[in-house]
Amino acid sequence: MNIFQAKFDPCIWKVVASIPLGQVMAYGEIARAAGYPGYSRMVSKAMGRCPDPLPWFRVVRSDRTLAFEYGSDSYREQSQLLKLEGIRFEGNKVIAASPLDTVDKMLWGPRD
DNA sequence: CCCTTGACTATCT
DNA sequence: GAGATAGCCAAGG
Repeated sequence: MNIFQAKFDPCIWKVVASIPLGQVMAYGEIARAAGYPGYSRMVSKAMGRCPDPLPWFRVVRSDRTLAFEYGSDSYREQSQLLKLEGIRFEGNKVIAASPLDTVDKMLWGPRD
């Protein structure tokens, strides 16, 4: 087994599992929260290998778009799961607060 | 050892 | 705001 991912992967999965329902986190944010700033691409690898019932669908890009190709099976699956969490979409971008964001951002919405 | 590849990001046009 | 570019870092050929 690779030494790196033996330590890295569980650390990343732990952070992903801690993402509150209805919220999302970017790869870079997760890497930073796990103590590996700059390892966004390694996070993506760790995600592709997660066998656990992890809320992987709460992981999006830093610009809030989904990492999968638009229209692909994985894309539709993820967007579906996110909608079940009450998360709305703005075109291809999700509208959800990051756990690191302030409450102010959560209060923002199309509804007045 | 060199080059390519990724569920990525920040920056510039 | 969309596309191109350059960093990023480990893994694999």
